[in-house]
Amino acid sequence: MLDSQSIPGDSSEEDFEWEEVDVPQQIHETNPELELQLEGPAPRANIEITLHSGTKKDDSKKAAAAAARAERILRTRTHKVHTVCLLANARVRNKWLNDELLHARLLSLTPLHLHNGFALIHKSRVPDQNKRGRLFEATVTRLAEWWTGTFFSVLPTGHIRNRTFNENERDLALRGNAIFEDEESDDGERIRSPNSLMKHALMQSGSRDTSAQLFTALCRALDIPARLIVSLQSIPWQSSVGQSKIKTADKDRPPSGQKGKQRARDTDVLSQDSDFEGAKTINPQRLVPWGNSVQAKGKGKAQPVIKLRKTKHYSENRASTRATLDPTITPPVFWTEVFSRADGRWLPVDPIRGFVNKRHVFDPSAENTFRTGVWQENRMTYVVALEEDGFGRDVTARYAKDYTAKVAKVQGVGIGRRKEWWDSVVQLVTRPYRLQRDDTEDTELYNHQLTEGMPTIVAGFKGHPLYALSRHLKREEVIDPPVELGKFRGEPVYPRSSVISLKTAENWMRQGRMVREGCQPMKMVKQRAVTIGRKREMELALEKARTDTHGGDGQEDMQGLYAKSQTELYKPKPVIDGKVPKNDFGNIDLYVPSMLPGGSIHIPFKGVAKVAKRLGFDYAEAVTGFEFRNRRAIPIIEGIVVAEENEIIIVEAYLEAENDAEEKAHAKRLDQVHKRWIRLVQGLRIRDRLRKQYTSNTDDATPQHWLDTQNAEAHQGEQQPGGYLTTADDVVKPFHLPKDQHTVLPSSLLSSTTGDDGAEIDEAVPERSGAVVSHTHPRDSPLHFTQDVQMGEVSTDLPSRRSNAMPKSMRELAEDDLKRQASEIAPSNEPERRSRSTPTARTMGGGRVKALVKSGTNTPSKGNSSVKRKNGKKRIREDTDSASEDDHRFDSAASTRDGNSSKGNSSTTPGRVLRPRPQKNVAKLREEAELERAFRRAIAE
DNA sequence: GTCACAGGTG
DNA sequence: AATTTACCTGTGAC
Repeated sequence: MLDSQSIPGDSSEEDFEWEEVDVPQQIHETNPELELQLEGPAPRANIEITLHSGTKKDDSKKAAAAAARAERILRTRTHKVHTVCLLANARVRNKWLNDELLHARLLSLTPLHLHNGFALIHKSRVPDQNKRGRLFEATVTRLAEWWTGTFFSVLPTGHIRNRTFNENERDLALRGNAIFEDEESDDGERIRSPNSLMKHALMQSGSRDTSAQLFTALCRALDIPARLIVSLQSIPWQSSVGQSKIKTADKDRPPSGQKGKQRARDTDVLSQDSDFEGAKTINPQRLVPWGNSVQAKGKGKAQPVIKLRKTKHYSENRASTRATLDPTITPPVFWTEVFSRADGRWLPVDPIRGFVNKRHVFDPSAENTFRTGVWQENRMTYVVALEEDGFGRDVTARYAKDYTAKVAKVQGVGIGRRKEWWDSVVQLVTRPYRLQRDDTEDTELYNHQLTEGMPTIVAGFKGHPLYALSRHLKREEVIDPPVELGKFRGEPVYPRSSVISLKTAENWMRQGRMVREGCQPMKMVKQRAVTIGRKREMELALEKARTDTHGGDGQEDMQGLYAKSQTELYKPKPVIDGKVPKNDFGNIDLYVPSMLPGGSIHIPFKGVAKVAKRLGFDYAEAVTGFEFRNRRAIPIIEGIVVAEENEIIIVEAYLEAENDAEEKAHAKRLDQVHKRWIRLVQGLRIRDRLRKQYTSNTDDATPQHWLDTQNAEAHQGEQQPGGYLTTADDVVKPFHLPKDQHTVLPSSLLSSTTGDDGAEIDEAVPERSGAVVSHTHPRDSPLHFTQDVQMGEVSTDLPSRRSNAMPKSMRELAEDDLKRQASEIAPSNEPERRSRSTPTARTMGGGRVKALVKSGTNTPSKGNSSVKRKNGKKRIREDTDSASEDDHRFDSAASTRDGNSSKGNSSTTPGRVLRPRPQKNVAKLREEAELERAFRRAIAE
């Protein structure tokens, strides 16, 4: 079954191979109700399913594209999830940094003169604001110097590092389930709670990250507003980053040798850097498990192995990239911002390297000696500042070099919805109200972006908001006022604002603009055929050019592009005498509203064209655009354009027609419903009759016995031997009544005979199919079930409903109604019931039901067709004539339906159509009316 | 009820 | 940047 879905719907491919597939009979297992419907011989069918092996190239191409797409989505999701997780992690850390005990401990470890240093900075002592600011900065610097120099020693490992998607995937694959078990063996330092932080504080050592976090905590302890800054090292969504380099490195490097394994941690490092010279550009740690699964497996099981592996990473790390990876001299992932109250600014502090108020030292892209595009262990994409109150702000712009040129792009500006996503993430941690300092900070960050100089790499100019190089111009772009801002490696740099986009004359037309007379194209470009039609056209032209002038080709397939300034608004030809101007295709182009001709109006409804045509007005279908499917342009037509003066008439006619169509559809639906009811009733009648025969013919087959048989049959889903029953079930098969309903069959039903009149049958309807009596709204009730709903399904919910209210028999209902009518002239509950449906609907329903009842009465098996087909309206009318109150409803409906044509034919009521009434006595008609009403009530209940 | 035809649709 | 075929549905004639 699945296979059948995976077959491409393309019927043009014919080299199918056929395979026999055994279709399991799931339905029998899962749905006992449906099981009933499947009874009968051999539902087990062999379905043949095609699996075409297709043209392999195309297939593999498609598959590759699909795989690439899937991978891209996976990469993006991984990136997002990872980013959010890292942010969440940082927030937790940030919260822990508020721990009072931690503060106390840190303070107790801090020399008093540093405490005092901050306390001394006060307006009263240092009145000059600028001086205060400088003093604060100096004090912070001293604090940082003390922190790094004497207090906290940074371990070379344990800090967060960036990894590429591929690396991560590879590691995951190799580690399998072990991923959560061997955290200790990984290079992450475990901080489980503020206590862990305290431990490190007391030990005065830890990773670079921990150091920065503790420093932040210390600042807070010193009553300096301090933010924990984190540069989220999420797995990049780009696939290209670092891939190539790693691959080549893989080749170059044999699996790590014994030497590396046996190296003990403390023998270190600095002395052994020559062993793996070849892998300088990568972090070899990632490569260790590669082709060395034994080691990967073994780790985590035995302590020594872990140690060894860890050591090896470490040494290899150091060996290969010591210069750049030393955490004490490379840009951090965590750092601090302290708020200078005097300056009203946040000052960046890198406590490890001792930088204060130097925002440019945090971007690793410059520090990293790796070549661009190659994997970096620290990538600056999202920098978030987490404040004491737990809220965060995106401060990437402060730190990232070339933020506008580079980082904003990585963050996803202009790439799908990624930027939106990041904004939404930031929004999650943003303080719901803004502080003064937020505003000043934002303006500061914005200014950073503006004053950010020209990009330092060529790619930075691509899509740069301020600058542009001609090499990055798109095909249809041109630099109009060629004012040079400067040079970048010899290339002229232009302001972005000078870049203007051009369009072909045709495309301007699509925008409702015309190229002005005599304008020369700003640029000539080679024509590109998007659709096959255009391609054909081009080829034709080319062919012609070749045959005409033997050497004169080359220029033929060029087309001119024009700037907007060369165009003017297109003025369509006006409507004259109600005639709408049309194009070559008989339509009117209406790509923009301004293309609507004067004196005309756009009626954008689907199907108005037919109406306008019918009414004989001149019109043009409005082409509002094109849709492209398999390299083919299909005009999108939205309604029509007509002369203004015809609008009202057409719209009215359209609305009416729509109304009509709706009614018609409803009537049709009703008709179908009725047909089903007829079938049900007839089926029941036949069943009844046969049952009757059965019970009278055999003495020992009591009704009870019969019921038992039926139940057994239903349960087992197979036929019991027993002639009459089989026949009966065959006849009634489509309806499959619920099992338990037989238990409540009234005895009157069992005794009814074949020749009984309609009332008997009607009685059976609500009695046996419970759904009929359990709904109120005719339009939505199962009375109107659609083709795909089986009778059997309708009645499956019988038991539950039945338990609520035992439906009355048709006869009972009729009697009730009669009684009620006798007692009160206008039945009190009528209006309420009526109000729930449209007059038309109810009347139609009534009329048809009536017809059904009658046909059932007179000719049980074959009479229905005549009822259905032969002028239903007439039939309805004569029926409704007899039903006093329904009459009025119907009449109003009838008059609207027939429009003006039937007006004036009325005698008793306005709008009524008078028809000869068939010969019936009053009593009979009345009885019918009652029956109908009762039937409807039964439905409505 | 069946057939042919027209028109819409994906 | 302006197009095709198969299929379905509704309609009217018989």
